[in-house]
Amino acid sequence: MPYDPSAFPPFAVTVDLVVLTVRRHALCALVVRRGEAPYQGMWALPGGFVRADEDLASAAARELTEETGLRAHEQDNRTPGAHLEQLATYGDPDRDPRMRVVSVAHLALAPDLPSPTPGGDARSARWAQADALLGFGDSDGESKTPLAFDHDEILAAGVERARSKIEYSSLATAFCPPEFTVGELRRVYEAVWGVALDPRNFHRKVTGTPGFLVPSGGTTTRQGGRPAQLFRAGGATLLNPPMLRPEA
Amino acid sequence: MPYDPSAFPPFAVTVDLVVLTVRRHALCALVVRRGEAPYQGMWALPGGFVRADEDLASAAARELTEETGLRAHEQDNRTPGAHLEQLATYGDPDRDPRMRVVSVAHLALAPDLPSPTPGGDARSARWAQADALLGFGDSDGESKTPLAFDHDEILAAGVERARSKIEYSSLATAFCPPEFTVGELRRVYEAVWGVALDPRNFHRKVTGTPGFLVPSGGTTTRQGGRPAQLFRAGGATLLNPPMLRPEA
DNA sequence: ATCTTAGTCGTCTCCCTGACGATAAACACG
DNA sequence: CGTGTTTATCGTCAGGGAGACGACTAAGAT
Repeated sequence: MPYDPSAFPPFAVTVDLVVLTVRRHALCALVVRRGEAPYQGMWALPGGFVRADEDLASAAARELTEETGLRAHEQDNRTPGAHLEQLATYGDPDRDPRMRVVSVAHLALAPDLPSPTPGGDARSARWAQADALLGFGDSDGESKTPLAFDHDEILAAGVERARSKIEYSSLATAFCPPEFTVGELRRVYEAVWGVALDPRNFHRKVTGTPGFLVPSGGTTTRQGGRPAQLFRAGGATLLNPPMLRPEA
Repeated sequence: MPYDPSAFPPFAVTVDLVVLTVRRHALCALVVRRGEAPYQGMWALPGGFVRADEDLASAAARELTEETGLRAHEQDNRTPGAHLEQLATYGDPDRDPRMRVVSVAHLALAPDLPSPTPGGDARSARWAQADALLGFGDSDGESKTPLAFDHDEILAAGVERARSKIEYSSLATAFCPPEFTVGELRRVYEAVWGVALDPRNFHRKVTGTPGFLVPSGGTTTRQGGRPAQLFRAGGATLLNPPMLRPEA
């Protein structure tokens, strides 16, 4: 098979973002309203074309900053910003009616943002509860409004990745501000998993896992009740043994 | 941002395959020798261009069949064939000196093939020990011969995915023939992880996990020693609690 | 002063795991 | 034909982690 530049078809390559955060004790995803055809007026995941000289991760980070103002960091949670990782790639021949588009989906996890409507982008964007977008939470499971393209599938994959990954990694701290309490971290787990966790066992587990949390020295009463110790994310990224998600 | 067909650069999209199997108690990967520039004469992962009307998974399955003759099945291990799943996507701007190529890497797990050199492809292909390809196993860690392109990185990601995924899923059965013994399954784990496992505890664990293994009725002595019961892969895909990889 | 809300420390039991002894059933040899 | 070798399979026991839950602490609210 000699090399022939005409032997391969041209593709457009995009990045789509599943940006998740925890707001008001619920897992929320960032969606933007489409201003143009196809799927005009529908909600979609933020995303855009990869530029000619751009890495995939760079394109995802650029889109994230454009949409939310957040900086991405792939590893530590020491600096403020969002965790960003590649999720999966979607390339159905007819996922976009205009042309052949391969989309490299990325997953971003961010702490709750002070601004209710994020970003400097002119398009209308909002946080929507993940359960509502995925068709849960309403009594009739069929009445959900679907997202554009195959974004329902991408969102489901992103939510599932987040749900499973906080089990065996310290990734849940990506949903927290730089300093947080054990209770705040527990509410993150409860929101992402949609379950209630025993505060005492959770406290024992996270404080007993070496490298997960390091005390920052201070305390806070911002949640009411007895003052809680403040922690920062430790260096450990893998939790061994993992946090166990109740089977329910 | 109005729609402008000239606003996005064209990409070539390929699929690359990390095909793993267990041969002679070692984890092996399929590599092919490149017959053309760039990286002519070097070993590389099998792969090829995605066609204009082809799904990514279909392209990966087609390449797998072309290279190994194996059929792919994404779920059950009831029918003979290989497990195939998407791994990750690599799109560095200069990963291919010829042009801008985005490669969607896939991971395939296959039982040991009867033919020593696989496939009907004219290119020379062979199974190579994963450790050797990754630079382990030789006393001098630097003396390894690298693979073409960024295929070292892709192979490492595939091996790591396989190593971690057999912990919490029944995927190790994908390395086994349709009927296998507990000892054969244990040797798969030992080869993939590179550790020795206690036969008694392993037996208790896998036979005690509901849905992991179902007895097929027969027995075999193909491994020598006392006849062993034959099993088939059960319906369970997720192992809860998982198999624990010794920390070593 | 009392109530409410969180946070934190302990205790108890169950189950899983790792370590390892013991037995069973085939084959290979002399 | 016994004996050793190999592999499979069953049992036992101790230690650790997790779930269930009681008890106490320290702040703000009423």
